[in-house]
Amino acid sequence: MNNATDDLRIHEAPATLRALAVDRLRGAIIAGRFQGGDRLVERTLCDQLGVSRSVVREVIRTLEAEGLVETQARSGPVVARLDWSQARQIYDIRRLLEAEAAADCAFLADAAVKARLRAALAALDTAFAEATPQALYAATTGFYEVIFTAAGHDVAWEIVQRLNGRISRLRAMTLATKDRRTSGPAHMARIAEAICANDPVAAAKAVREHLKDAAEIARKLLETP
Amino acid sequence: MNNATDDLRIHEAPATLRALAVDRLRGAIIAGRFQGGDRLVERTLCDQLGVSRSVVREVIRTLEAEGLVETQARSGPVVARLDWSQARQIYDIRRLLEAEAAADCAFLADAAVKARLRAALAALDTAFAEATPQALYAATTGFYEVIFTAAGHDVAWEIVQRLNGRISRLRAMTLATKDRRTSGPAHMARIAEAICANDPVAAAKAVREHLKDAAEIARKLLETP
DNA sequence: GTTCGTAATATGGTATACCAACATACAGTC
DNA sequence: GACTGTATGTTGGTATACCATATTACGAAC
Repeated sequence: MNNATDDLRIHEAPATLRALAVDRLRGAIIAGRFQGGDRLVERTLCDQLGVSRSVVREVIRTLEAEGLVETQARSGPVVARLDWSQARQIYDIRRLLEAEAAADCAFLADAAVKARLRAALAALDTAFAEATPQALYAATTGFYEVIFTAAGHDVAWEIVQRLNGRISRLRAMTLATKDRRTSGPAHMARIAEAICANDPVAAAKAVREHLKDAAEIARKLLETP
Repeated sequence: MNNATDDLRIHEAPATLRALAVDRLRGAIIAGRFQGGDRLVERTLCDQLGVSRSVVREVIRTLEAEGLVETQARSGPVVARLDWSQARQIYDIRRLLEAEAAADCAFLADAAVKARLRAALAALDTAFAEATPQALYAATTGFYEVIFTAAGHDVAWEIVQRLNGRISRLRAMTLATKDRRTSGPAHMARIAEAICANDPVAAAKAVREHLKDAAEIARKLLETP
């Protein structure tokens, strides 16, 4: 009978207003609808999001902890600025964590993981064709989620997700440059290939090359403002 | 005249109630006054902390983002449980980030950094003599803060601080075991020594050994409950 | 013994009120 | 005309009251 109750169980959380509002505001920041340094006036956000001040304040605390929002004393929350020094550090950390995860994933990957990885890669291709910040964010998140969870690196995945939120505002800018549109999926494919071949060394190397490339593009965008 | 205005400038933020409450509650969790799985009832916390519900809710959002609190749907926030799988991952990530930071710090350290490092090490010794969770937390935080900020790894320092909050509940337990009290400061001294000698390789090695040791102690505590 | 209803508790969400801090503009005084 | 003081509006911080809902326990009815 356990099977039957499992099938009937409602898995989706009933999405609190707060969770929806966090997603909405995070999406707006990532999509570039708020610039770094823009003030986030509480009462204005209440109108824009259609929720009360309590919810807005809790949402701001959440995004503050994610590093997307900074609150200056007596002046209120503003969208965090992103400079090259921060972005470089973020790419450095991602390099460490993702290389390790890809290697472990390559070591552990079975047929099911490989199938999920190929599906994520296909979704990534269609997202790159669509070329909207939201679609790209969702697709890359899906791709790495397979790698990190298959490797058993839950905690690292939390961290990388948070870091990703902070730099994926770059993606909106990066979409303007043409080179990324080709090099991105190619690198991802190389990573997936190495994992499907159960080759940890090659997987880690592919990740490092991918991030070196992405960091280089970010540097060009940010270093001379 | 610029000097005079600089001297008069007020640097300390006037500490919002929220910030105080976050520190207080985080401290209580780290000190072991709440066990993993304990429910954090909002209105009870209002009484215990002496603040309003708005503040408590925002505090909970902050600690939730730090990983110290988890909120289950329809049941409210509880203190996060810490199992060996999570702790092992945390030590793995710290090993990556701290080894890199120690190496960079050793590469960059000048006389001022070395002086601050020695001061932090001295503070650490007195904290180990005192042997309270709060003192140890503050002292180890101070020690690593010198290393990370001197290395210019601000972002990694944010992450490590957050991870530290999650595992420093172990320190309260670890204080019971006698071996840690000797091996801890000895390892820290080795790390400081390598940095003061501007030897990146030795610094990274010392960090890895320290964390290997700390993880081993944690494993003994957590693996068989 | 099972089932149903109800009350207590806790939560999510909302609205509102109050206060302090800051900025701006406008007047008043020398 | 320059400085000073005040009025006002906006904003963040805090507190409180209220409602709807979910969970749980308890007790009554069958």
